[in-house]
Amino acid sequence: MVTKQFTGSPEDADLRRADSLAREIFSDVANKWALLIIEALGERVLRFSELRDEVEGISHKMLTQNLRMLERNGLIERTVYPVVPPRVEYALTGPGQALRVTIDSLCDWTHRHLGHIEAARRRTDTAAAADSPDTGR
Amino acid sequence: MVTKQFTGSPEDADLRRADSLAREIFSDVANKWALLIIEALGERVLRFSELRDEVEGISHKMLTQNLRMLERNGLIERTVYPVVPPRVEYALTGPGQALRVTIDSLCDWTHRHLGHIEAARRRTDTAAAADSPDTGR
DNA sequence: CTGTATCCCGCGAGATACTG
DNA sequence: CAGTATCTCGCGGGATACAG
Repeated sequence: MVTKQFTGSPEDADLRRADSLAREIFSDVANKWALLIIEALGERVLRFSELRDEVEGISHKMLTQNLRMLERNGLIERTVYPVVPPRVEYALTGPGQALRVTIDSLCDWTHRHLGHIEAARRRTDTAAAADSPDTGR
Repeated sequence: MVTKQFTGSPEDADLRRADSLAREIFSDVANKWALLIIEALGERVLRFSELRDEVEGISHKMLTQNLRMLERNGLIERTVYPVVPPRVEYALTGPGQALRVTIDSLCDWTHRHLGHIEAARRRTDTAAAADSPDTGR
């Protein structure tokens, strides 16, 4: 992730700050739930409850938590319609759309390499099984 | 992430299996440490200790744990040189290299949007500060 | 140097209950 | 429906010690 050598010169302060910010953002974004939420919103604008259904296995808490985080970082936009019952919609912002593109490529990668990975797993798993003393009856 | 409608027909069993495998892989790969390790190995082949230095802030335990996981999934290759003291090198495999490309684009995205994100944060952070009763003095 | 095994604490995260 | 607030528990993950 573009590691730099800091020499101690004055303008390095800015670089160091940007670098730590970048790491922070990376930590925020590089997590399963955040990525899956962005991916889901890529299809279309979604309401809270739709997101909960769309993002398989996410809990109420993790969903709100990640939505707040993504909003804070300006990746999604939250729109509240003053009706009853409340209606809240989440949409990707520009940067959010851009991020979505790279997530798409990550998904592509996953599907393209399913076979290779499954094979690799079988290999190492059976090798490991061979090591440990036979537990089969 | 390419969600499908399952109808219950026989060949759906395979699709469902592939889908759950894809989610599993996604969960493995979409985590901070795994991504940072892959990214580090993109530059060049690295030894264990080099990786520990390269991947800022990772603990001994998390490093080995993720290395095992990545090896099991066939994304990295582990080479042991029978010398003393031991020398072990980790390298990206083909799929690992491919993954690295998409991670690069994620890093690019991060750096391209640093400004936007920082601004968004300032906005929501100051807004939040305005809400809570003034704690100053 | 590389790697496994323990111990143990803190926090991630689910479940639940309650407001608007 | 959307969201916040608690409580609680399990386990993620750091520190440490030890082995090859």
